[in-house]
Amino acid sequence: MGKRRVELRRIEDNTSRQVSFSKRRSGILKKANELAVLCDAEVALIIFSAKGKLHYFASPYSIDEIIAHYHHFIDSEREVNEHHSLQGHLKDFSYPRVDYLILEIVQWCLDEANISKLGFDDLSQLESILEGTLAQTASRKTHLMLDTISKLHKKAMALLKARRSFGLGAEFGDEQNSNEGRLQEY
Amino acid sequence: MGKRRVELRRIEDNTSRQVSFSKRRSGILKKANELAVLCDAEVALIIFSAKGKLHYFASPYSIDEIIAHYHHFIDSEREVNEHHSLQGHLKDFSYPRVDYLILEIVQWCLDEANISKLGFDDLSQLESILEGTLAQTASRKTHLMLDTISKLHKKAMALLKARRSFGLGAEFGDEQNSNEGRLQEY
DNA sequence: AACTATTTATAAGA
DNA sequence: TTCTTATAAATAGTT
Repeated sequence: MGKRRVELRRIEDNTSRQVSFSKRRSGILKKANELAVLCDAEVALIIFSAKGKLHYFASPYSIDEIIAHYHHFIDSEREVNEHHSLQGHLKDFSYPRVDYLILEIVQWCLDEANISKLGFDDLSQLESILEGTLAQTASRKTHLMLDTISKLHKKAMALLKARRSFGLGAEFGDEQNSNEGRLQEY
Repeated sequence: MGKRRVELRRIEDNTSRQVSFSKRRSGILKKANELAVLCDAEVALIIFSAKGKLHYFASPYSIDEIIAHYHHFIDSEREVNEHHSLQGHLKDFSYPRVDYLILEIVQWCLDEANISKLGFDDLSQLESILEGTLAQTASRKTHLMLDTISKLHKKAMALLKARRSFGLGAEFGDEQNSNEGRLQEY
């Protein structure tokens, strides 16, 4: 609704984009209010400008109340819910081989450049996440080792039993050792 | 924008109200998308009709992510306004708009379900990444604190100088001590 | 921040 | 509902 028709894509000129944002922001906030009042609807609108400034509107309840209503509603009919969360997207996108990407993604996220953007509280939160994970990795490694040892033991026992029944107990050491070598690479 | 000018109040006729709701709903959803795309903004819009049916829009992130951003923003704004503790001062040095997605992504990556998919070597590599990051976060936190303390010190010095030049040196101890007391909480 | 020329949205009617 | 149409509103480009 201006002098020219405008294509639906990011306005490249920085100034125009900001001016448009300002005009359209007040436009849509007005629309949101009209919708709520005229049509007796419950409306919450949250806008962050490209620079990260927050603008919002809510009626006839507070944003938090409407968010709560939203969550309640979603929860009670959640089936496809996952598709709208980050978790959902990441899973959809990388389910078949997430494992190979995890390390890369984590490494990227934990890059110094990213860390230096975090404030005190975020750093604290991050620390607690990392500490929790370290505990997990330690326990997981232990688990893997115990698992390996137990499998080896079973294998050894089976082998021993088999060889005994063939009367070949003397050659026992071989296969066990080669397996141990591989397993430890795990 | 219809054949008649419309007053900003609930439309009494039931049918008109529903028809209006339907038209205005699609209108505002379109506007929300235009705002997000044209102006590179982050937009979340939640609408419940009078009958309780949910409609929503979000771009370029999911509703939940934008709500998280909103909460994060609101929280840090609130805390920034509390200039009564060192923590309050530290907020000054935190970026007001943290990359709120980083923490979410890391958290997801480091989820137990993902960790349990990793093998021994990957776990070891992950551990070393995490340990490295923990060292970074610690150093970054120290940096933020030292920075704050140095700023407070300058403030105190300036205050001291100002008071002395007014011949009010006797009252000085007050503010300096109270600041130091708070600093030691950390 | 104002001013238009236009496009867009939409209230009413079919 | 959906379409049509008359008109109000929003807004892109300009000053």
